[in-house]
Amino acid sequence: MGATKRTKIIDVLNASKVGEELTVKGWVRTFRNNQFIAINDGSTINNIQAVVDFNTTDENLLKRVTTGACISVVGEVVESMGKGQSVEIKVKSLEILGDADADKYPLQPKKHSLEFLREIAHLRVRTSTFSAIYRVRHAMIFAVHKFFTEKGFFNVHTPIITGSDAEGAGEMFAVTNLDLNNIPKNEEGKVDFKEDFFGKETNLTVSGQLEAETACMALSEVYTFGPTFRAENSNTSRHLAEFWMIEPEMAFYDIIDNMDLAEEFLKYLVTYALENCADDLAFLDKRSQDEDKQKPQQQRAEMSLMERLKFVVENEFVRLTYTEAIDILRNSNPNKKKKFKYLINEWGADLQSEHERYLVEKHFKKPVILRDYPRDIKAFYMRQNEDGKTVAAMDVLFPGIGEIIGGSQREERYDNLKSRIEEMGIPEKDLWWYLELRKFGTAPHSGFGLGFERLMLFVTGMGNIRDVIPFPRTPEHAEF
RNA sequence: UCCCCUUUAGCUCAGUUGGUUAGAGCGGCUGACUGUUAAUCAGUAGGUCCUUGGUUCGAGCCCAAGAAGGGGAGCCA
Repeated sequence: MGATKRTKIIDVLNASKVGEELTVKGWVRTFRNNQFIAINDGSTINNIQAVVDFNTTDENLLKRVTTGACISVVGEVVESMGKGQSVEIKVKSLEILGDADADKYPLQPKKHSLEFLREIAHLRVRTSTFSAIYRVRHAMIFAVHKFFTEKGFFNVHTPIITGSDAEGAGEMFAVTNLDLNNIPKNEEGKVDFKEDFFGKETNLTVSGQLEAETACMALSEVYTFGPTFRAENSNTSRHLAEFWMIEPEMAFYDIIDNMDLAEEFLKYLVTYALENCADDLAFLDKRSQDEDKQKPQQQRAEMSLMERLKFVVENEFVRLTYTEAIDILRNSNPNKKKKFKYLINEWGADLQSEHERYLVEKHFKKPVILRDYPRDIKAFYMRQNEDGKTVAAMDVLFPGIGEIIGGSQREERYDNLKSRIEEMGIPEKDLWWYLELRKFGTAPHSGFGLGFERLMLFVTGMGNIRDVIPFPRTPEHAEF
């Protein structure tokens, strides 16, 4: 058909000149009045309006211009006579690249429920909401690498299949190529993993941290950004069985340096989104506000999405210790009036999400970083503090999301680490290499984990983690 | 895994105290109109009322079990 190369819609809208002839390809969002085709190619949330002359165009061709169809148009850029757009394309020729049977295509030019769209995850990216989320997701992936690169960190690919059963971050998915209908057994009657592909029991990783620490002991500042798997039977809007996690690990950082980096990192990412995803965020902001209007007054957000994003960038995160938090919670109204499901009575209790939400959403009304948690409720690798009761752990708590980052200063002292491993009954044989890091040239170091989809929840204002990853994996759900 | 809620047309939802032929908007189809903005107007088709069993003269509605979806909790990122 036309002589010109395809022009992306974002470039037509931002950089084309009136009078220019060009080719646009994309998917029909809606076809109005038998002459106005709204085309979207995903390069921007905005559509280009292509205007056909129905008097001179084949009627049978026009009938195939249906919502969802893929088309190619050649035409001239002209100033629009209508109000909704400044330029449009006056069509000279129109070609259907792919029909979409209007009787069967499930998407209509109207609002669909997120639940319905989850059932058609292969098509939902064709909606404004999901294409915006995909674009913001890309921007955040890029910003993560940009941030760490600018700070001199090195990206490390840690293994996805792990032979260590000691990561201690939850239930794991087994990896095997044994014949599950005929499992080899050893003398004790248990599965004989010597027969398995790796000659030992293996799982999908639940964290790249331990391996990242090895790189940290040579490259000083590293980070991982990879898929992570948890076989927990979690059915919440904040959990996935397969998600992406960012785990920086820094030599010579103490817990305070660690918190400084976490705060700087989050602010960098949100700033990047504000500066680079303005159109998509404006749409998502409006979407959230429309959704909020359906809710009763009490459940509505106090701030809009844009206000929340700016708020995080502009305000210092509140920092306090676990012990200080317990004092605040113990004397809080909901605790005194027994409104908490789990009342805070004494030091040592694990904080429930209702407590974290109280601190973040009611008491401080700001992101909060808690540190120095009781050692008994935290992982074996966290550095033991001088008081003998706490470890140098830190959690960054965000409004609406809860824990977005969890991290710690790592225990770098061989004897302390070894005794902690023994106390907690963790199989030491799997951790020999981890312990050797402390034997040979150990160094103080710290790190944290950021759940990428939790960040996405915050940046997009979406309420369910299944809507910020293209193909969510949750219990009973691995379609697509 | 636990608690609560929901399930009626392709989508979003009404459906009275158990009563005869189950409705609306959007979408689809047919036509009209032709500078529209989720176009508009007219007409029209479209139903396993989630499933199974029960109560009843009679069940979309009541009861029981199950399934699916959502919200909250736990676990965590």
